[in-house]
Amino acid sequence: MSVTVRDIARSAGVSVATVSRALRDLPGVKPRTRDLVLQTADRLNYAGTPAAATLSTGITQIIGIITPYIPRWSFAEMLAGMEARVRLADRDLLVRCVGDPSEPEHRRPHVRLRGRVDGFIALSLAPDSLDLREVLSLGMPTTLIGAQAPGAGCVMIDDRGAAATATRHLIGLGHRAIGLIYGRETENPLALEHERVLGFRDALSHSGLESRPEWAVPGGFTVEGGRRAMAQLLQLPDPPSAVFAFSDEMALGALAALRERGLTPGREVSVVGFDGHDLADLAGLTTVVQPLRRIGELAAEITCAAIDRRTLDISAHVLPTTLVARSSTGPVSVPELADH
Amino acid sequence: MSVTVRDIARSAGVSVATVSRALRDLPGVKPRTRDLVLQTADRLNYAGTPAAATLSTGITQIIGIITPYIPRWSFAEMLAGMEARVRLADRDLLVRCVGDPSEPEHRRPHVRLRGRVDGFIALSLAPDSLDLREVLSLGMPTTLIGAQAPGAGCVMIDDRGAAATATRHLIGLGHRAIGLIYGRETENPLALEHERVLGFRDALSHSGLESRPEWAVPGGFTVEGGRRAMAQLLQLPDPPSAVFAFSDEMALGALAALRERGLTPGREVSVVGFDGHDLADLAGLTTVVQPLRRIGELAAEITCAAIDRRTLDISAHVLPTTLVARSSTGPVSVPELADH
DNA sequence: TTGTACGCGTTATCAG
DNA sequence: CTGATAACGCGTACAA
Repeated sequence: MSVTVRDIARSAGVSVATVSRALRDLPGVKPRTRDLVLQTADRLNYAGTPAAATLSTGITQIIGIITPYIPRWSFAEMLAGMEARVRLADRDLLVRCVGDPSEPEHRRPHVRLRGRVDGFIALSLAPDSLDLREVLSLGMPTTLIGAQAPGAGCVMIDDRGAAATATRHLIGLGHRAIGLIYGRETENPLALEHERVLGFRDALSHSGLESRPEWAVPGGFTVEGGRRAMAQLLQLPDPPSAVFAFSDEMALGALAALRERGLTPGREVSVVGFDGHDLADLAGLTTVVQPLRRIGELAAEITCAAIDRRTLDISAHVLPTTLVARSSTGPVSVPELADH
Repeated sequence: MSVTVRDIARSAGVSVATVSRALRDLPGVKPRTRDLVLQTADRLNYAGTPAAATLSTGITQIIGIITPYIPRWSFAEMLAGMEARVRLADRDLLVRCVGDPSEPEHRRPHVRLRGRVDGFIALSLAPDSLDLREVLSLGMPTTLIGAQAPGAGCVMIDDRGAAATATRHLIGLGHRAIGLIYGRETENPLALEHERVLGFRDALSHSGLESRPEWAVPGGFTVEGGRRAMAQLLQLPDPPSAVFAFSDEMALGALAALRERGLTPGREVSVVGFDGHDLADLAGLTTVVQPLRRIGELAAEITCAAIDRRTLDISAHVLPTTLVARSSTGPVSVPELADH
């Protein structure tokens, strides 16, 4: 079997309490004794049993990530930021996907996760979603990315403002018919993305423009979804001359749809995306850049701080975004689309 | 405090042993008793304490993912596959990044992870790397993706063959000067990617072509790294007319570098990538498509099976790849590059 | 500064 | 089919 604190205690001629204290660098241990213990532990190849410590203290040293979207570029970026940050605190990351529409039975992650983690980071969960409510109901330190809830830490961008900026950019180029490619069609449509929709409408109504319902289509946050969404928009009798997509992946898919029809992005139809994808530059995609790594790091930091009871003075952080204009957006050229 | 099996036992008028058996669907419990226990547990809102079960059984229901590259498209795809698969087995995923060059001190993940997980999936670790050796030294069920080791499960593609196919594609188009953009420069260069390098050389030597050392540059598996790598190649006195990149992200970066110099991919310089990125189509990138989701699922499945002692008959799976030719590769046009 | 002894919640063994 | 009880390995009051 594996070597325990008792083995170390016996071998070093001290008590298990002293071993425990020495191992965890607690005060009140004579340096000489500490060294002896550490050396003995090392000699015996002591590994420790996290489950025992957890059972005794209730601390797991694990932070749970809850998200509906794993294979998204923005998620990978944030995950990288989180991982780097929690590693500094000697913690680990547990990744759990929720809200998969293909999963018939709702497994209630909170039941399984309680006792497995010390806290949560929840991404892209709608503020009023069942998943989020269940996570929050656990009463554990939780940080939300892109949403707010009482008692939870929060890392956000100014979604409404950023969306308005993106839309104004299009309006400034002369576009008056502006479409929208949002994310998922859910029982509560646009819930999470509501702020962006508001910003979009802000900009439109400020310029006296209308937002037609048929100009807003879902893209599921995937490239293929964005492609289909754009195709759908182009089939309309009066398609928009510009489109704002809620993720760069969808925007890039939209560009593909344009090219397939021989249309040039930024000429016949302008497209602006959201995220700051590292391929946006290559594709000439105008986009709203958000600091994703930093968002992940910050969320991890806030969560760690909350777990350590060191509540940060600012629990709601709003990080800046930047609109980067590229060739996918340009002045409106012809009043109506080329063919048909 | 939280409700325990003892509470249920007391409330239901049975013993904790019976409660434990009923809760875990073990045989040897009268249906009536089982129902009583389950109802009572439900009524008391019993949650359970994973740490206690782990301490008692040694089972965590967690699988650890070890990788040096989190923010890579291929990793996200595989992770999605793994997550979906382990969820079916009611397990969770612990993600841990290793080999971060920016981290001075090697934290020895095996020390921290033992006792936290029931098994491992290791991605993109060089066969002879310290990280992999340490993971394997734990003697836990482990599945390797893209590498082989005695005693470990294995999911691979035919890297050598796929690389040869990609290279032959270029040769077939008339290219005789073919460059290589590989991943990371490490103490053991090309270790993980060795098979691909071999396939590359196979194809070259089969056609009597040479592989010049200065035509092979690292791109770090990032878009920006690929861009720089291509820029470096273009600065050579005699740059290659075609380039094979070990990831689509690097290949897409390479395309960007070409465009920046007014060169057209597939005309002056051909580029072929690796992965089957969902943006490859948009960019017209010729690439070797590998079934990443499936690789992730399979790795998770093998690991779960190994943990359950149900060793699968085939522990080493080789999945097929497909070369998809697009516009980024074309016949060699001019003997030397346009300008300079 | 160090040691003793108990508790953490569950599972497994063995007797009934 | 069910019940009592001993592990599991560590943390921590409390005592010394």
